[in-house]
Order: sequence, then structure tokens, then C-alpha cells
Amino acid sequence: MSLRHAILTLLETEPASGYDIVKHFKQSLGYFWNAKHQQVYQELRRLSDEGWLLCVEQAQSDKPDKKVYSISPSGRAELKRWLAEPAAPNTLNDALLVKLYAGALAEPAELRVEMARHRAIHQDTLDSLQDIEQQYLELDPAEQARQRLPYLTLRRGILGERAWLAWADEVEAELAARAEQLNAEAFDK
Amino acid sequence: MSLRHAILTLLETEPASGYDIVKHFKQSLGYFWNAKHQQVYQELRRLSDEGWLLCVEQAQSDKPDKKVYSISPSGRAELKRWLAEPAAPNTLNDALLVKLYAGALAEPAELRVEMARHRAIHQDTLDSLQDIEQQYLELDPAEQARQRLPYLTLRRGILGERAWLAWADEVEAELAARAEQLNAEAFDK
DNA sequence: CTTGCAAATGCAACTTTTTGCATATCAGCC
DNA sequence: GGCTGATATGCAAAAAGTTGCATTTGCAAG
Repeated sequence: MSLRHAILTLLETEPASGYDIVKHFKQSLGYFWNAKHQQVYQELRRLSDEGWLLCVEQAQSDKPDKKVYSISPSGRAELKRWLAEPAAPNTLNDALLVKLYAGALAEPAELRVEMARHRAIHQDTLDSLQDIEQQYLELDPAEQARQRLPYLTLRRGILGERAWLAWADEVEAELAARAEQLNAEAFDK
Repeated sequence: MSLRHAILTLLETEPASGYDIVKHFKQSLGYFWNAKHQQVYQELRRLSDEGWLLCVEQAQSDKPDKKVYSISPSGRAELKRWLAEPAAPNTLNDALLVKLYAGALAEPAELRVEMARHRAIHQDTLDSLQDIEQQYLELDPAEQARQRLPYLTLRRGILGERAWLAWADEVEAELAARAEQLNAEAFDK
């Protein structure tokens, strides 16, 4: 489990509330980490109990009160310990690829709709990652240097999404060819 | 949950034992689906109980006996039903990217070792996927046409791994630059 | 004045996945 | 005769993740 270490990593940059962390996961960091709010809040409490985080309740006049968490020295030590461990390579379970694999059983038109839907999502993700990249590239060189490693994780997102879209081109070309074939067969009758 | 549908998809091509399925996941299909044997065996029993699979115990003289599962008509119907559903886009949790993000806290040398280790794994995966692609390309055109959709899932693996390696080049260039910088600083003293 | 939305947090039940342990058959090797 | 390794299957507990439900504050729009 590394949700806890993902949280420690985020809090290493700056203190944040559970709500803030979830927002990060939903926005920029969603490319490499995802978690529901329920999981995050629970984990924050556990990390607090273990002494890896400090928690300050902060009253707000315009919004509901919040709990701001920050990393403690022992939390930072734990993060360092974890960083030195080798990480298991990522495994993935991709339902869309299963559907494509079994696609001979499906309606070709439905596959095309599904691909188009996913393409739109990936394109949106790419656009927003590229926006963030643009902001990074407008920073002064010293700040760029400081943010270099997070930037490289962003690059992973960008390169990954571009590869996905290039693949989608191949798939859509094939599905279009199939649709044409079906059309021609229908015409023959 | 789509492990069950991944299994149905595999069995749609040909009957197999739990052991066979696990082997598929470990080998070629590992790019898009992963599951431990415990999970697969359990799911096979459940699918059987629901009537979506048929199971035949097959005695073997040279090896332990095995249970060969095949998809039933109701299983095929369920698979079709599932194929028509929209799939949620994949989310991922990538510990390596978390480590890189927090990399300022880590030993640069350790990051480089870790990257090299992961690069080797991805390169191996790419090599084996490309071997499979080569086999596909040597099939006669009719057979290629029949295998076209599974082949496209293979392409996803290939394009994905290439993108990963291209990204690793960027990361390694940066880590090498950091190492040189550290070296120069040490030399100054 | 109520409806809806963003900010903010949480419990409880459930499903899915991982981890650890366990066992049996047979082939080939030393 | 004992070891390793591939084949083949499973139980049980724990951890991780999802789903459904629930609540409070305050703002803004209608």
C-alpha cells in the first residue's frame, strides 16, 4: 500500500486538508494517483495516529472548519525509508482492452462509440496536462530547476496520453474499415 | 469488477484450466490484466456456481489432474451484455511516480538505480510483446484478419512500453545531470 | 425561502485484491 | 532416496478500495 506514502509526499510540499488532497488527486496528480475521499480521510486519521502527521483544526468563517495536516519528522523519516525501497512495477487491469480483445462478440458500432468516448477523456486529460506544462515552462529557470522532478512526472502523463491517442488512431482505423466492410456486405444483398 | 469478464473473454477463445489462465495473465496478457492464482481459482468457482462456466475434471497421467473450464451459453450472454456497457476509464496508482515526485528527499544515486531497474523490466516486456507481434505478422492474411482485435490490444502494450522508455530517457538525462552537478560541487571543496 | 452547489468530513457495509500458508502429482537430476 | 521445479489447486485472514449514506456551513441564484 502506498496511498499513505502518496499522502506523505503531498504533505511534504505543504500542509493540506483531506479535501485539498482529494482535489490534487482529482486534478493534476490524477495521472498517477487516485483515491476516493473516504479512503483519504481514513488514511489521514491513521497516519495521524501513528504520529507521522500533525493535525491542526482550523476554523473558517466563510466555509466549514477544516483539519490541516502537516508531515511530522517521523513522517518524513518514514517517507525517506520508503523512498529507498524498490517499488514494484505497476500492474494494470484495463477493462477497455478486455472489451476490444473480445470485440468480435460485440456490435462494431458500439465499440466505435466506446472508443470515441475514451478518446475524448484522454484528450481532455492531455489538454489539461499540457496546460500545466505550459505554466511550468513560463516559470523562471531557477524555479523550473526546483520543480524538475514533479515536472518529470507530468511528462510521464503527457507522453502516456499521447501514446494512448496514437494507439486509438490505429484502433479507430480498423473499426472504420470493419464498418465499411459491413456496409459493403449489406449493399451486396 | 471485471476479472470475471476477463476470464470469460479468455474462455471464449478456448477452454482452459485456472492454471492456464494464470499463465496467460503472467505472459502475453499481463500487459492489460493481472490476477493472482488465488483470485482466479476463486472466481472460476463462482462463475461455475452462477452457471456461466462449465467445468470438466480431466485426469492426467503425467501431471496432476486439472479442471478444464469452458464458457456456457449464459456465460456468453453475460459477456455480451457486459461488452455493451460503457467501461470506466482506467485509473492508476503508480508508486514509481510518487517516488520521483518526492525525489528531492531521496538519494539521487538510488533513484537512478531504481529507474534502471524499471527500465530493464519495461524493455523486457517490450521485447516479448514485439516477439508476439512478429509471430502475428508472419500469419497468413486471413488469420491476421481474424486476430485483428487481440492484435490491437498487443499494439497498446507496444506503444505504451515505447512511451514509457522514451520517458525514462528524459528522466535519466535529468538524473545524470544532477549526479554531475553533485560531483562538481564535491570537486569544488 | 428554498434549491443547488462548493467546501468539508465521516461511518458502515461490501467487494476486491493481497498475503501467507498448505498440499498433491510427477519428471528429472544427482 | 531425496531434491528441485513445473503443474495444479485451494483456504483463511488481512489489507485496500468502492459504494451508499449522511451531515454541516455558507453562498448565490431564482
